[in-house]
Amino acid sequence: MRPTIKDIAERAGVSKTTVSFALNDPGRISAETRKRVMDIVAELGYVPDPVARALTTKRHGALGLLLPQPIHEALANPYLCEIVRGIGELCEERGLALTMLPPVKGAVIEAARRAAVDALLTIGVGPGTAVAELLHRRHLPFVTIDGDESATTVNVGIDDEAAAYALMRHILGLGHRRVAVLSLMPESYLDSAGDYSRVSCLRLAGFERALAELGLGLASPGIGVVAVEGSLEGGRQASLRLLSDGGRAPTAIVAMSDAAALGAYEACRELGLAIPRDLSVAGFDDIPNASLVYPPLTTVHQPGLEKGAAAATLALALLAGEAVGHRILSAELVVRGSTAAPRVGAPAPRS
Amino acid sequence: MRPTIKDIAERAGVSKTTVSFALNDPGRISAETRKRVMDIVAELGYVPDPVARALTTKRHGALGLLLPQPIHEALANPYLCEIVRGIGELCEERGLALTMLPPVKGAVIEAARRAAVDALLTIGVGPGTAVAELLHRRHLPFVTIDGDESATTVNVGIDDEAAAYALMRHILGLGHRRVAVLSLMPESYLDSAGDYSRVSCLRLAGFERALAELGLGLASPGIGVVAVEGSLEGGRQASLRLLSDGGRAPTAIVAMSDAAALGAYEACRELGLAIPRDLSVAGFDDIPNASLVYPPLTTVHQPGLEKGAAAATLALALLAGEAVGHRILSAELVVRGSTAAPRVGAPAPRS
DNA sequence: CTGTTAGCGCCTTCAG
DNA sequence: CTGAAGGCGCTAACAG
Repeated sequence: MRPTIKDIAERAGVSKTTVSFALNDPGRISAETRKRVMDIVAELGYVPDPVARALTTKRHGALGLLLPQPIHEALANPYLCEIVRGIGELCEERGLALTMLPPVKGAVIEAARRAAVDALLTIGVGPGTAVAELLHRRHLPFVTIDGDESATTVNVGIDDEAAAYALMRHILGLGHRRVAVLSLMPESYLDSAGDYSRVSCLRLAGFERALAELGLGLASPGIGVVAVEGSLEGGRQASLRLLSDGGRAPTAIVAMSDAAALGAYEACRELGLAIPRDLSVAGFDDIPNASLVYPPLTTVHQPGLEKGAAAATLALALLAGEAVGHRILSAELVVRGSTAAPRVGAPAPRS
Repeated sequence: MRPTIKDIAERAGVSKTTVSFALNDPGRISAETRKRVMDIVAELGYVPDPVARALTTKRHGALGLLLPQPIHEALANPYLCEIVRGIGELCEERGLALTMLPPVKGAVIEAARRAAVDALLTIGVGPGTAVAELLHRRHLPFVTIDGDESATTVNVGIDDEAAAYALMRHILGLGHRRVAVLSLMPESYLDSAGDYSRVSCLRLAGFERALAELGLGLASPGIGVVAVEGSLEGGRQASLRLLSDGGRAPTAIVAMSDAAALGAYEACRELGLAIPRDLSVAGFDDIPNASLVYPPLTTVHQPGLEKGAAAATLALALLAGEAVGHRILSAELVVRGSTAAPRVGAPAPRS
């Protein structure tokens, strides 16, 4: 058995209290006694049990991140990686650990239940959800990232509607009229599964606003929305399908994630199409790779690092009992080489 | 105050035990009693305290990853990301969370002290270190990744010496005789700071073996080793310095990390040098970007995902009381476009 | 099938 | 300056 505070106390001929003080609040006991205690501590290699300590102090020294998907999937997304890194900055500053909480057997709420952390960050959880309610009941301060803005929940995000509007405007401004949108798959998160996530909705609204300025809409002929997994593979398959659609293939693909956009790159490679000559491609997030691929990807820059850091900061403020409000960070359209005017006269390429 | 098991018990007119059973082991109590209890649980929104639970069960439902550096730095390294993802696969399988434990105020050992996890994975910790000793004292099962192989510690790694040998052989085989090695900065980890990490040593030994076959050594004229930070910036600065060294500039740079190798790319871009015409560059790790940059990077493929998964598997086996041994995964030289024979007759390029 | 009784290991008022 | 005692919230023998 590994030594407990009691063993140290007995061995040193003092009470548990004294040992506790020697460790956590020296100065409240004589230097002499303290030395004796500390010697025993060193000799026995005593290490206070973090759990027992957390039970009484109500402090765990950890921040939690509630994930809507398994860790290996989440970190495959560079954008999420950036968010985690942003949270990491705060951890560094405050000497905290970071616990990533993936759904337990598919249930996010189960992960929320088990979280042994001081404060929690969530990705995409809305205020009305069971998860949010549970967190409130647990009195666990939490901040949502890319979630909803409501009175009961603090959120960090960008103006998705505006960003999407700018992006679509850019595409339409180039002259594209056959545009396919690769939307985000609905999160497994929402209780009312099946719907588009809030972020998707906002972005669709932004796209729609830009289209409306030309008298178009998401349902207009030539325009289309298809939900894909936010991965390279998801984007690739959807693009392959779209581009093989003979004369009705789009001249531009606008994805809600760079990963999916790069999937379109892959599809073009396979079909022998050149970007942006045969197809314009745009993404969302501005992952590190976006500027490294050829041609560099036109996308909306998301401040992932800042988002993570801001969310952690707010959560910690909440924990400290401060009143905090939502935080909207700025996102910017970054026009690079993957978008250009459609080829005039040339019909959509066939595979 | 949020409700405790006691509140539920009183309200339901049963004992705490019964409530506990209703929650954790239904079937040991009558369906009737259980329903009554569960109703109260739902009504009061009771959620068992994970900490209190951990105190008695000795189970935290989490794996820990002891990091030698802050989280935001660690995850900036794609290779580490892959390792984390590998660990994540096991978490998914076993329904565990993953706690990343960065050094607390620079002290890795402090993080090890506070870790409230079922088992720990470490990166680069050797058996003789204070951290390893502490972990043993805590009876915390742990597995090292890229650490030392010893009788007291389980390690997961690759044959670094052999991999480095293969890499250097490739370079020398192309005809290079002026080769600069970008070695890894010593980890802040080791107690006996200042030395090269074990991985660095093994790789250097591999390089040396290849050089020896030609009657050369790491100290021979034309050959040089410089320790750099394992980042793009670290590689860039070192490369800039090396390549500006007039007639003594290397014709090949061999980095111990792809990140540093890509720093050499950056340096070449700034100096107007072409890879591999003016300079051959090789790396280590095979991060996703390695094959995407131009020219694609010659490197040693590290099975990061497998490493993480293997380490987690072993740690869990250790936790289950099974006897396990070290695990050596295979790493392969991947020759791509960044290495070629040096230009004959042409002296090293000047800036 | 259910309740009683102890702890788990630590911190922390309150006395002395 | 130090000790005694209680409690954090839960689980788990052991009885009944």
